[in-house]
Parts: sequence; C-alpha cells; structure tokens
Amino acid sequence: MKLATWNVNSIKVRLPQLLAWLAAAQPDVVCLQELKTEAAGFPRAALEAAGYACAVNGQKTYNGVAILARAPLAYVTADIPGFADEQRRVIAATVQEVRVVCVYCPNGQAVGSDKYDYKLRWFAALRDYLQAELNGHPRLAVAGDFNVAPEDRDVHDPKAWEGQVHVSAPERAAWRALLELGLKDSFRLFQQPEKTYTWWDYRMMAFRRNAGLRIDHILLSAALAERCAAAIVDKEPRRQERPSDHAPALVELRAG
DNA sequence: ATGGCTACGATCCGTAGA
Repeated sequence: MKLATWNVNSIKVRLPQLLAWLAAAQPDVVCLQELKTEAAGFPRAALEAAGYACAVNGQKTYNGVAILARAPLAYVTADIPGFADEQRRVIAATVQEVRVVCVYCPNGQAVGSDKYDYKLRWFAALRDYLQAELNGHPRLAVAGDFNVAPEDRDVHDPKAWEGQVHVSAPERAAWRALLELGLKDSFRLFQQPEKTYTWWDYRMMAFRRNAGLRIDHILLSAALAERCAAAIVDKEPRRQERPSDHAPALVELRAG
C-alpha cells in the first residue's frame, strides 16, 4: 500500500495538478489538507472517475481535509471527539485493515499569539485522540501537515528560525509527545537526502533556493513501521506550474 | 530591507498561510 499526504492549498485550484500526480505516483491512499471548500464544492466526481473513493470534512475558505482511497473507506469519522472546534482539521477512515488519520494541524501564526495557544491545546487533544485510536487500531497511520519541523535538520536556516513558530520548544515537545505514544516518523526510518523539506514559501524564490521546512509527516504505529519499505518526499509537483506551496510525502507499506 | 506570493471572499483591500 502506497500512502501519501499532500497539503494542496485549495482543492479547486489544484485539481488538475492532483489528478496528474495521482496518475503519475499511483498512491493507494491520499490524505489531503487545506481544501478551502465545503464538501459540496469538493470535486468528488472527478476523483471517483480517477478511481478514488472520497471521505471529506470540508470548510469554506479555510482548513478542510479529505482521504482518498482506491479501496473502500470504512468507519469514517470527522474531527477530534470531545474537542470543541469550529475548524475542520481531522478526518479518519479504515482502509484495508489500516486506520488512517488525516490531520491539518494549526499554523500557530506567532509564538505567544492566541493562535499559538490554540495550536498547543489542539496538539494536546490530538495526542489524547491518537492514544485512544491506537488502543483500538494497532495498525495506525497519522498523515498530514503538522506545521512543526521536528529537528533543526528539518529547517533550512535553523538560526533564522530559532524560537519561531513551527520550531519553538513547546511545539517540538508536542510533536515528541506523539512519538511517545509509540508512533514513528516514517521519514526517519530510512537514510534520507540532506535538506529534504516539504514546504517552501511562495516568495523570495524559496523553492529554487531550497529554503524550506519539513513539516508534512507520516507517523506510523509499530505494527506499520515494521511493514514500511520506503518513505520519500516527492518534489515534482512543487516544480510544476501554479503549485501548492507543499510537496507530497509518501510511504510504501508491505502487505501485512 | 521584516517584504517579497497565493487563495479567498470580500470588493479593487484585508485575512491567513508558514
């Protein structure tokens, strides 16, 4: 099973790029973030025609997440149970014995801001939710835009970013709390090219300078990490015309 | 030089992203 995550930054704008990428990369499961549309505006017909079932948790203008799969999506749930939130950031589904949780974690805007406080509260709720999911589903994958660069090697210029949102100590502690549940950062299960990132600012020719951050991740439970044969970032869509500012990340899971 | 794009939904600028 090839499982991917991609923050598309508007599903309506990015549909042509998404369809091209699905045809090229042939993923079995895809977690999408920042749809920026309600479910009614989601291009379900085009994706079904491409062979993908869709589970959508949409929102107008902001946020919005979806899971695509070439096999049936079962036990679909939206949001974090018990965490009151207007923002549509989580959807989960079971695909061929694998529990898939798609997350669009808050940006946080600036350390100390209201949005930053919300980000930390949200991560605490996510941790508790994933603990419960793990209890019921030993084969768990959590894929999405985490808006946290876990270590300095995930940051193009650690000095410039020091203490900033996405790398601050409380955010990295929130990230480590997810690992302490027993989840593995799939990317780090393998030798990787240095300076591999998943997001580059649209401005300042950041992509050309590879001035990026690795903030999109696929976490795997122990049972799935054992089955993980590869984990990569696919920069190709970021090179295309009118790209998302994020690149897809993928894992390959051996049959279990 | 603290900006520089891009998307959205409102209008022809403000909010948000990261």
